[in-house]
Amino acid sequence: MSDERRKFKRESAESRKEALILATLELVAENGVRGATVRGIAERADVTQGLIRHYFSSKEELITAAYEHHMTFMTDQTFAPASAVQGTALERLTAFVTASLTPPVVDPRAIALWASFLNKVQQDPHMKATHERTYAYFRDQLEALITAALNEAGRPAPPARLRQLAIACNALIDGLWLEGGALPDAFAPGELAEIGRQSVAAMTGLNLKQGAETS
Amino acid sequence: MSDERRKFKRESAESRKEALILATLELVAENGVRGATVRGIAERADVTQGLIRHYFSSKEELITAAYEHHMTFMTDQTFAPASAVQGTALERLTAFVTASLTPPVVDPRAIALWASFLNKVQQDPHMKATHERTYAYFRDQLEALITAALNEAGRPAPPARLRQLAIACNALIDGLWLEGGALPDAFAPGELAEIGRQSVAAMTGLNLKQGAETS
DNA sequence: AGAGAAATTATACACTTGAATAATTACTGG
DNA sequence: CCAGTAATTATTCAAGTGTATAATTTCTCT
Repeated sequence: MSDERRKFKRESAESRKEALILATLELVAENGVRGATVRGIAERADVTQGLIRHYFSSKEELITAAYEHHMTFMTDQTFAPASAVQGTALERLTAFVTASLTPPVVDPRAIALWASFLNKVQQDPHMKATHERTYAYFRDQLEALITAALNEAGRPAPPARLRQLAIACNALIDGLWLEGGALPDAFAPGELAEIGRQSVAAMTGLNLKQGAETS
Repeated sequence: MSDERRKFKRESAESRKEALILATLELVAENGVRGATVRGIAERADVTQGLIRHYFSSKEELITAAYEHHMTFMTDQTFAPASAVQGTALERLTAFVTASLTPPVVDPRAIALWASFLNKVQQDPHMKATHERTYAYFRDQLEALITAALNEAGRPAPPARLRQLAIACNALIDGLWLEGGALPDAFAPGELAEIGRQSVAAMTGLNLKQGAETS
């Protein structure tokens, strides 16, 4: 009887990379970027530390890749639901606000990651560019939806007003996102999204009500 | 002529502690908690690293003291202006919103500190208690001001509504605070506060306008 | 089945970190 | 003025860090 226990299994580059990135995100969320050590990440991904250098030329590169991965995930989770809605601009705005204030976007881990990455984002030009692009995209989408919904309602507004409205609604969503992630037990399911819709409604004068979602 | 160059100067325990705390906050804002090394802090405070242990029994204790110091500063800067106002509840609410969205509360460094401390705050029970107390105090004050201002205007609201309003206004302020600190050049001086007052006005139905401030 | 190549592990290294201890220095009280 | 004491510096230490390199192991291809 030969020894059937293999010491390790070869995986595709893609799945290994992803496993390493996911382990990295876990540890960054728990202990910050500096607290996410190469050894810790390797252990979490069930490999030895040498393998990390085989797929990423440095820890810096792994961190950057993990950040990119996370930002893509968050963006997708936020925009997919709103894009799926085929109805009026008002309905799309409502879906957008709702998606932004519902798990998995609202999540303690997402807050932790956001905070952990902040320092590095502000120092590394590449990460900074990624961050600002994502942020601008979010706000521009919001402003476009508000503009369209107001036009649709026959209540167009001047650009300066639209800018202010977008800034305020964006801030409101950010703040609720933060509160929901920081104090997960302080809000009933759906409560944050409801508050978000009502508040955006109050600020814009539009009537955001949660309608039936088309699958 | 004797040698007048002293190798160091003895300082009072208080001033040395504060110097160490300020140096700690600088480095925590720049490099995060783990990036704020004992040696770096000592260098920034112009002492040798051994001295830190003379005043703080561990780095942990120094970090905690620095966090406490920062939170006290932020709370004072936020509440002092509103407390100074002797007028109506509406005026006090206006002053509160304005102070929350004006330097030095709005400040890139404050954001960086908030993010840097978040991990540790969530793990250390003592720091977590400090954080939650500060947060609850802020929101309760806001809810009380909104309640008083609505009563004053002859438009009282039920508790559930007041809670939602406080959550939303708090989130708005948090979000604007975040945006202003993260993108300091994106807003004209006073613009954030103006947006904040207008948005709180829209959500509450109150008329917040910046009045003359009594000295 | 077996050699070649790539994936993975194993080991080593130079450096940083927080902490501990020993050695100086400056101030204070008589 | 000068001892005593506390503040401050100087040095040391063990553990942890990212990175580099060497040694294995698994898989593929014919």
